[in-house]
Amino acid sequence: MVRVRFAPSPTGYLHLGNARTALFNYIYAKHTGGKIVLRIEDTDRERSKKEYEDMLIDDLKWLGIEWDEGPDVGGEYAPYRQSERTEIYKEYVEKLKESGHIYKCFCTPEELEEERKKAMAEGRPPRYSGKCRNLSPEEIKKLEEEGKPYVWRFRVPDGEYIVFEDLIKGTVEINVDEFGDFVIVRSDGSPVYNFVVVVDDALMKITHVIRGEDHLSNTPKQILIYRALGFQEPKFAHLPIILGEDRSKLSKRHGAVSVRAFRDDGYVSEAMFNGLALLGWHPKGDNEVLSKEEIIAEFDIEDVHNAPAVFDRAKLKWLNGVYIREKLDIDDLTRRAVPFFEGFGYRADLEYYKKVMKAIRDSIETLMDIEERAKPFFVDDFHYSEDGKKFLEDENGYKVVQLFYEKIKDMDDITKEDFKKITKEIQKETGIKGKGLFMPIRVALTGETSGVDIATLVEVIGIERVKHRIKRALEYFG
RNA sequence: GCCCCCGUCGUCUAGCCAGGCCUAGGACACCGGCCUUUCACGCCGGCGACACGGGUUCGAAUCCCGUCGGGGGCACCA
Repeated sequence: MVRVRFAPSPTGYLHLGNARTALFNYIYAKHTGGKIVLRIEDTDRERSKKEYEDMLIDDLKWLGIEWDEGPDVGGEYAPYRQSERTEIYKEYVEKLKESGHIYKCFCTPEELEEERKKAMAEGRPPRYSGKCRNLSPEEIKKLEEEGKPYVWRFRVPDGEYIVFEDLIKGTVEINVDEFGDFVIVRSDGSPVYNFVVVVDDALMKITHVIRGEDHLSNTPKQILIYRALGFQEPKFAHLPIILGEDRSKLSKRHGAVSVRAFRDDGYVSEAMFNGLALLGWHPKGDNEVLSKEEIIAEFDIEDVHNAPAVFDRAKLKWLNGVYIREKLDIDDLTRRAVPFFEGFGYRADLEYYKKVMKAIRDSIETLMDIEERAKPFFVDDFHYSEDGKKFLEDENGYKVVQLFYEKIKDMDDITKEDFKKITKEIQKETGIKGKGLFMPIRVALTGETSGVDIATLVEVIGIERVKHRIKRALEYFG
């Protein structure tokens, strides 16, 4: 039984990179019929906040990712918050003490910093020298009596090579001399990340660790801990990281990179899911627009590309447009659009929103575009654009609008067909056609020279508002 | 500085592991055309890449080596 996990730190919004990692874990679990657990890595007390955890969970759910075990749903291997597992960690630290895998190190941060600098200057990897590795019991006793603080370090075997098969990278081989004895327990008694991850993953029976490539160099340290504790090592899969346009790791300075930001910017979750899955993975066929189910069915972790990927905003936007105009059901789409309509101050009932969405869905890429595109359906006292004014300042243009008003002023209802009939009549009577005919009417009704289909607009906003807008234009340009 | 990972159109990628089917396929973006009362949508077309240099081979995007380039990591952060 495959068991994977997603283990974010609640230190901010759900980042695109993390979201992608979560997504691949989820897809892999579903594809293999396995389970996925959500674990909150909140050992960094300074930065971790409960509200961030809630937002993380909210964003994950919005994306369409569900988990079988986690802090909110519980599970066989609870608790799922690292801050609630300190007793467990203590127990395993004891084991390492007993087996002699870790030792006390009294070096001060200043001394270590000094060592690091020196090593770098001499072209050696900046690693701990192993100074306290062989302190005699007497020396240790003395230092402790002096009240000197200490950390516990892992005794890394000299010159050993750690080799593991990464599902994405292939065989990875690292000489442990590169990092030297690393810290397991801080001077305040708290265990360090590399240690708790191993304990948690092992105890939670995680079989596949799928995470970002930035963890690749942590892996040998973790493997050492797995072995020291007698745990079975899981399989590893390191996902290529996501880069910004400048080819550095995607971060806040690349603009909106949180799932929340995209959600707020009018992206729909299905497009996000699809788009994120396409970052480093590609379906067999040419069709890239795939549902969650299709992705799950086709996904294979070994097909993940192994080079870092620059995040393509334009493509995600295009994908979002595809979902808006082709994939989502109109009622569903309308429901999701409501907060946006309201946010723009466009007030109406659901039926009206639906008509508007029907009219504009083909021309928007995000729900944010509703502001511009739906404006004519809601705003009556608009400004006339400079380009637009020309059509009404024109004699023929004004005449067309005048005539149009004559024809509708006694109507108490208007449909698309009525509108077409009327414009046809005007064309016959005046000989004006094409742009010369439609533009003045468009400008009179919307103030702009481009936008939604006028016949549709007229039908949706209704005869009274049409009359009002035409009269207004006639007065304005008369 | 050291270690590790990576290198196909501007971007995401297919092909690479099992060399000929590749005059390298698709998608986004861009450009042009068509459709259309406008803008969009849609449709059609175009532009555009195997980083470089050596091998191996009858034959290399595919295998090997080197160079260059990019990225990640080197914490008492996760």
